[in-house]
Amino acid sequence: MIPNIEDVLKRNRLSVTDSRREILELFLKSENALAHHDIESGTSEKYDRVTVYRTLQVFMEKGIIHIIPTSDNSVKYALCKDNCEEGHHHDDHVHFRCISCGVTSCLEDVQVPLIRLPRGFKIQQTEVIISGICKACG
Amino acid sequence: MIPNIEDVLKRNRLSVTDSRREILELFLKSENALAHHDIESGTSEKYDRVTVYRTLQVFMEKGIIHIIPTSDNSVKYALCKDNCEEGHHHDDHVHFRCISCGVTSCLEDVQVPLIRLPRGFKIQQTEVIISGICKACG
DNA sequence: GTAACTGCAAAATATTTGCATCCTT
DNA sequence: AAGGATGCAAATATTTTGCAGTTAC
Repeated sequence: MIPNIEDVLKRNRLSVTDSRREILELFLKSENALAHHDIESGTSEKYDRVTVYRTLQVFMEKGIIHIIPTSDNSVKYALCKDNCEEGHHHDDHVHFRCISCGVTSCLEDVQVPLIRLPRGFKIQQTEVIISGICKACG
Repeated sequence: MIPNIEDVLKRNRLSVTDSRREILELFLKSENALAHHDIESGTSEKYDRVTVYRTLQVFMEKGIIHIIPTSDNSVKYALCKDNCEEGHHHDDHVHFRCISCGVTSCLEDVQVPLIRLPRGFKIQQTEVIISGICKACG
């Protein structure tokens, strides 16, 4: 079930504007992670590049979306499902990148494992990115 | 023990030039991952930005170094220890990024766990990046 | 000597900042 | 009405490409 877009914005104390509404909608509808470019070209209205940057930044700050680490110097964003539902941030799932179709997605059902580090390290967050061939391409 | 720099280059069928020698030396001496900027400013000679880009690219292709995925749109490179010793590429260790001092390093002793994905996915590589407080800062 | 490498110039791309105007509340 | 958001212009940063001169082998 897709949550009400305006509710999500209001819950995060963000004013409801066209760009925010439409960009958030894009994330809610998309199965996969989105690059800046996907967002610029994916909205019906053409929003300024700068607006997209600023919108993504605000969404990040509010915990509505998160960045997925990549090796290729690209930046991909994906919804924080947990956050959107409850306002808590638990980004504890695995990310998958298909080397065939290039799509990056969150595997919500796959938990990141607990990894023990040598004495002296304090773990704040563990990120796992698996690359390979996705279901669709396999 | 630091391997002979020229040997590493020759083993990878690269001609031995000042920039390659010095950039490789920087990696061999460094405990941590290096950003493009660290390399530009870390060499005694000032090599052209383009030369640094191209050197890093060649080292990547040969498997001498690898990129560490980051969330912050920066690019960090680190030595492939295994490769430099044997010519095989097994980048199966965990990466750690300290949120206090910003240093990123390879935890050679910590293996990435085997993660099972739902049927249909083919895993090629698993990357783990843990962020938190490092030994030195803790 | 030849193929490969480097440095310079410049293009292409990506990101950030300032400011005037417009929109949400 | 007031504060915040947007769009435009422009500054800054990052990466890539072409080419001529230089160097390794």
